[in-house]
Amino acid sequence: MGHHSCCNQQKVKRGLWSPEEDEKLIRYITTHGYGCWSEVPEKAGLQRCGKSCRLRWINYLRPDIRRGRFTAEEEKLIISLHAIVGNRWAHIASHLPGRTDNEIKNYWNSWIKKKIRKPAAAAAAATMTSPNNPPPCSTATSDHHHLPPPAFGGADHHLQLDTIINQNLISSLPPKLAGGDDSPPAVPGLPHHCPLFMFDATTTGAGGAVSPPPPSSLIPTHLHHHHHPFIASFTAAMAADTPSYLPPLVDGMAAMGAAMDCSLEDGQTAAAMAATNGYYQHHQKHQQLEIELEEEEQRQLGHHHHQHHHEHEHEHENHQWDEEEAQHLLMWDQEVLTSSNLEAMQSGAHSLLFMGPNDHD
DNA sequence: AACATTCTCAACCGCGGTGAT
DNA sequence: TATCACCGCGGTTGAGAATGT
Repeated sequence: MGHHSCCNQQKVKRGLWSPEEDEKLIRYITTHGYGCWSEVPEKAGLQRCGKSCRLRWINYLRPDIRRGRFTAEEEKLIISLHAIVGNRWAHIASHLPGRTDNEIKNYWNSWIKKKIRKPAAAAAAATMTSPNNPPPCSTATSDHHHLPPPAFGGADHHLQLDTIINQNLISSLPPKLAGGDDSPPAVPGLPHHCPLFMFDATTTGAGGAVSPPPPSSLIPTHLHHHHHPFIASFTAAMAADTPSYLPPLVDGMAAMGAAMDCSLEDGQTAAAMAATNGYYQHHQKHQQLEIELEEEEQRQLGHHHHQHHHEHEHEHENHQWDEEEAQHLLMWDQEVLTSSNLEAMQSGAHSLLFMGPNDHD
């Protein structure tokens, strides 16, 4: 290994930080802040480069750092966000207060490795080779562009990743979308295994800006008169020229574009579903409930909170995916979701989703 | 108990973006 | 406009811990 370009000086210490160094850095940052990292080592009396100090502070010493195992909710959020933005760890970390990009990246890599080793291969093979079950068109296809080949390289690994992540995503969808054993597919005509992209299509974009509606070509012609309530309400909204179906977050578009390219190449049906306020807001609401419950648990430690918890859960379930919330669902298939109209979407598309695995080891 | 293998995670490297000059 | 320094990010490494044989 070489040296940082920023620390050509000799006598720059490397490797693990000692408690004394930590103390020096903490003392300096808490009293002076960290305006210029390149000045920190000298002023703090450390034989380190500024880059190393910054890393140590951000990943370890920062007071608001949250340590310990990831919660199930955090896992879900990570997986969901990763499906959209790929390996943009800093972006993902920004949605997980107290967690660092490094931590999430490490977690993801170990999680994927663990999954790869699992005998999910059997299920994967069954899913992918059955003539009635064409290979999944994958949200995880974005990984083809983000995951480094050296780590999990090879087509087999990519296929496994697709399968693993698709299974997780689908298994975590609300029943109406996931299509349970006894329920029809989430979208008529789509196979159950086909992953769904979920976008927060709230009506205003970042900073309150109103983004333009998507091109009408985004709506599959054969779905214009479809009786599915989601489709019907969406097309109605579009006919009314409701502004801004897709608020701006272009991050997910790259991943989606990648997925589209793949699935089109494979000649599969590429279905993308943009689901919106509905599920994400539900998730937010649910998370708030979880937080409140945790606080309540800590206060009382009685058994009553279990009852409350279940009540909240039922409330959550009962309130899920009603018609009102479903009105922002968008969906399209390969006939209309192409590279060119993806570009059009990118001009005004923010996505934020929530999906996640039920698969916690 | 000893060794091998796997996992975890802190730290480093190099690159790209950005702002100052 | 070109150059430079700095910062932040994503990919990667490697030491130590944990687990398996």
